[in-house]
Amino acid sequence: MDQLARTPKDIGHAIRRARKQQKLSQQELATRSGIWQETISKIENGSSGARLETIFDLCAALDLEIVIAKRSQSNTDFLEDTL
Amino acid sequence: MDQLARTPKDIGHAIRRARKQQKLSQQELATRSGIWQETISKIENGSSGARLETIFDLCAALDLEIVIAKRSQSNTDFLEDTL
DNA sequence: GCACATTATGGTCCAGAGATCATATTTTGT
DNA sequence: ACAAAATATGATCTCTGGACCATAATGTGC
Repeated sequence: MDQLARTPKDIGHAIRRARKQQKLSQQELATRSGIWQETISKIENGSSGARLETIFDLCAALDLEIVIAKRSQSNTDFLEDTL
Repeated sequence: MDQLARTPKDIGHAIRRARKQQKLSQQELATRSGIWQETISKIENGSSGARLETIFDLCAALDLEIVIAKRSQSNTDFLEDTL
């Protein structure tokens, strides 16, 4: 359920996933978050490194949180992208 | 032990914390991560939104990982910055 | 197949991140 | 208090993310 992210692409996937789970269109998310639909599209597709703030905005709008943890407590739940 | 981050400042704190725990200087972290000492200083002090990629680089060098999680499972371990 | 909604692409403009340099300030050991 | 190390500041330059516009491509229901 939690999603490990090592690259911008991973973040994009996590965001898309959450958005779809909440049945929001990019446009709706755009309105909620203040980030443009076009930008969301690019971020979800991992087209290169977004800014932290942008990600925080999107996460806030999607009720996601970002956690920084020490690595290696055997994280196996990685990269089973469903959508 | 895990650190919730809502703002770039939070990320900066988490990074500084981890770096100090590993007894690294900014300069050493800079060498490891490929991010300049000056830039690390700014990020640790939260002087505005870094890029995702930069954070990933720093996290990798510090053995930290970024996890995206659904909010609210009663996260109480927040904001007890020790350093 | 069509209309409509959704998502992606592509261009311009502006602001700011990060490289890189020098230098100032702070911290720390002795 | 001093020297040395560590951190911060600050300036310039380049590059790119994101706002913003239009439009293309794709998906989805009927």
